[in-house]
Amino acid sequence: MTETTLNKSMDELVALCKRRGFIFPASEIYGGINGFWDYGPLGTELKNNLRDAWWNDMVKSPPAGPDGEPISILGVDSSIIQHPRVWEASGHVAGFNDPMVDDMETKKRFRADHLFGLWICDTEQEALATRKSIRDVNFTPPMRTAVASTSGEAWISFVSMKFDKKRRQAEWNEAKKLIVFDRGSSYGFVVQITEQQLSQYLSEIPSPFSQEKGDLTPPRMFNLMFETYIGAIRDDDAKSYLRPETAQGIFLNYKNVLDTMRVKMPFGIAQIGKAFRNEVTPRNFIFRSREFEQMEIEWFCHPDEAKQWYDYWCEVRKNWWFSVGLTGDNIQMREHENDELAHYAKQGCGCFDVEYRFPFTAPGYGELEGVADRTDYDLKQHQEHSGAKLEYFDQEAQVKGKEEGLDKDEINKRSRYLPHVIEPSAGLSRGVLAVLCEAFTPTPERKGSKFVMNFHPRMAPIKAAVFPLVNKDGMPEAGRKLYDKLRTKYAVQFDVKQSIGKRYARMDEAGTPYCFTIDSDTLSDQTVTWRERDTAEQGRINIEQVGQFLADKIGV
RNA sequence: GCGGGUGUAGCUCAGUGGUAGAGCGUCACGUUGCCAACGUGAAUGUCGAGGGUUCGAAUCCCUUCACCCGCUCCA
Repeated sequence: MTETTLNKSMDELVALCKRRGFIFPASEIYGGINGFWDYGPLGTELKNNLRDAWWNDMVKSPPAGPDGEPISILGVDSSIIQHPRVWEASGHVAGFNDPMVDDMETKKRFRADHLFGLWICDTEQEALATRKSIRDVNFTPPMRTAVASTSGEAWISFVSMKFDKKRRQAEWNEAKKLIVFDRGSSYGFVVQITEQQLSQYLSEIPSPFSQEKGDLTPPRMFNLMFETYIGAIRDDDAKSYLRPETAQGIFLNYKNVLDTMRVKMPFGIAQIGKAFRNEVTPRNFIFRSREFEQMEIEWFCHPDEAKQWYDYWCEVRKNWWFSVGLTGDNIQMREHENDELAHYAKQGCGCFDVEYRFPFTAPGYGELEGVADRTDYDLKQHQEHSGAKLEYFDQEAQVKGKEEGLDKDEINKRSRYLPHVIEPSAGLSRGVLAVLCEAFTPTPERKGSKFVMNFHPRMAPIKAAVFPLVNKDGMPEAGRKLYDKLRTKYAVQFDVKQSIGKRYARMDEAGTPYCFTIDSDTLSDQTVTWRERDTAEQGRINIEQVGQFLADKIGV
């Protein structure tokens, strides 16, 4: 498919979502608000279906563990606003505060810490000596010396962008070659330009893009966390944040759950809820919005078992997405390379993305879920920042160790530890989008509907519709009876108005898997027509069997 | 945050300075005999918003907001 047709189908999907009440722009009557979306009646049902499927399959009835034994996952629902120090401990206050620099001439933007420069010295000896005292590129040199020691050629700057790993590595390798270079009468080496230096020597530093001095803006903060103030007085002491992820709410309650729920390692804590990120550029419908919903499990286990559980969760989570209707080629698993790992995952066994081929990413893929090994990073951080003891004590392991005659250190190592955490973190909002994209099927061959939403029956917002063929001769009454019966168990619609074709077409766009039509035969022989959404096929069954028919077909 | 595009009825769009339009959809009534049927009628417009030019602005100018595309960003 060409790019234009893909974009077009995305536009058509967005239009259908609005037309059929799945998703609306937030605050639409005020002109909309960038990065926020509202779910309409069908969208809410769809999202709830996906959410409930996850909760059921992960918390109420999770799959067996790798050894075939049942596993234990408990749910929590934590507060959106937590103590501000939580986000210092988690690394979000630092990590979500990236100073950015713009080239005013070429309009390029890059992270301030990706700017490198050359440190100039008068003699080779001085260059070598200074370099020796610098342990890494993050060293902050005394700038006055550097500028004073040059003859008008203070900086040559270039950037290396994080998004292009290969290019960054290549540039850095190139930079290393220059580590001590001879430039006529001066010598120098490569150094990372710090934010302070950049601010201080802004007019001296040429832009890596325009190559001209004075084109760079001062570094500016782009804080991705939404700030708010607790209480009526808006000063720094009252500042807090809307959570940028639900995970921390789980770590904060890890000890409470452990102390109250009689669980043993390994076990999981799950949470579904909203998170907020002040994205620079919200884009692609609900794919990147500023308010979104996550479904997260933090799986706590002994450090030695982390790899085994990591593999387990990668497998379980991949399969789960298939079970809600996403199919083969559209799902892709991708292991992160080392230098794109998040700060908490560096020491662990990695991070694995479940990705979906959205129309706007095709032929590439976009992230649906990440399974990450967070090691003991979070618990350690909270232990340090809060002073609370978060170690786990395993009495069984202690007893067993004594029986086996192990030495004290070994027993301690096995029975007293800070657990490692495997985190399957899924986007509910992105899941909804993937389910919508997957279901969206243009049907030019059909006489009726232009589009069919062929949702997995488990996801369908409306499970069935009951239609009297015409609005007379006792058909509405018979239909009404069937409708009243079905609606006690399923989300069902009843419609008597307009032509039967139009009603079928509407249900196709809403993604309703089955319609049941009452006709004149119903009144004499008690049978109704069933009509299947994906094939438009029809058949007849006894009206008494409709409930069972539905149960069999949609598997609920 | 930058550049390009778009914004008129629920949807798709026409309308280049002079009465606000069409198709589809929606609703009502009639009709109906299985795939957006037909007839009659109706409702629905801050022309994205604000300001300016003009006797007069959907139309020209400025500002702004939202959406789409490309950059950029997304620990």
